[in-house]
Amino acid sequence: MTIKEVSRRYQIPEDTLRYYERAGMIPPVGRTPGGIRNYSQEDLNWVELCLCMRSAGLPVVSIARYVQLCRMEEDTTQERYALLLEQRRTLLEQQRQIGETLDRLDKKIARYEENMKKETK
Amino acid sequence: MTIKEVSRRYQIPEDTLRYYERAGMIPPVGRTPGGIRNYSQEDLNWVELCLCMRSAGLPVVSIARYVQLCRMEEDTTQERYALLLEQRRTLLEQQRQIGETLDRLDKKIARYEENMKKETK
DNA sequence: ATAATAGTTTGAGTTCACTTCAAGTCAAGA
DNA sequence: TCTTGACTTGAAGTGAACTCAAACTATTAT
Repeated sequence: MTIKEVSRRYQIPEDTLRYYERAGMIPPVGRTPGGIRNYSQEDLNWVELCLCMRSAGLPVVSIARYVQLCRMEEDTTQERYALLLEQRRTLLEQQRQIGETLDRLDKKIARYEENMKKETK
Repeated sequence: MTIKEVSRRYQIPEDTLRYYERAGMIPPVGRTPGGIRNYSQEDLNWVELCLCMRSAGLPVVSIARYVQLCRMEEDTTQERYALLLEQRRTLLEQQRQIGETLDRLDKKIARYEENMKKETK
């Protein structure tokens, strides 16, 4: 699968796909004899994981560190496990923070709706 | 209340407070005759709102637009209401996205724990 | 064979949200 | 009066995550 097709499938610019690879968030993608990227199913899985993590706001370096650990010869199970737990903690905290802001927003919105009801009375 | 006290209270640099005001995320703060910022309770409320929104990741301009609408002479109730709804939609979507990523992360974590249990057997 | 189209790399540029710096003002204390 | 220190504004610098440009190579249609 060419970079263009991947770009269209996931609605992400080609430049960003190349950038992700350069940044180490995706292991080096397979190439044709001519040196053109040819994404395998496994490459696509990496891309998808990467997009999922990024859309949740996890930093590029933290995703890259995981990928790097996966590509090492030695057994990095412990490190990877610890990294995943840390990423989960980060996301839970972010989710909590957003929840707090939503509460606040909802209260404001409710007040507006109250006032708008009164106006039309 | 001086900028220093506000800074300490909310654990945010003085420079950032001034920046928020300059960016229009906080309406102009009251001043002493000497021209020094003197935060009233209402100013503090704005600061707090602003910190809450930012920590949830809402962009500076979108917060500034709301504040700007609040400061206008005309009745901007409709616009403000619409803006709040839009911000809520944004945050809900972000929360959903984080939830999705957490699911994925949890599955990965579970697999690691499975394997680690087997290892020690 | 050759032109057009699409893909490659490397390095530089852009945007956002701060963050720090530079240069200046002012008020109180030694 | 001089100095210290907190304050001001405007501008420049930083780090993260793209995004674009230039020069080059590969593939495809004619």
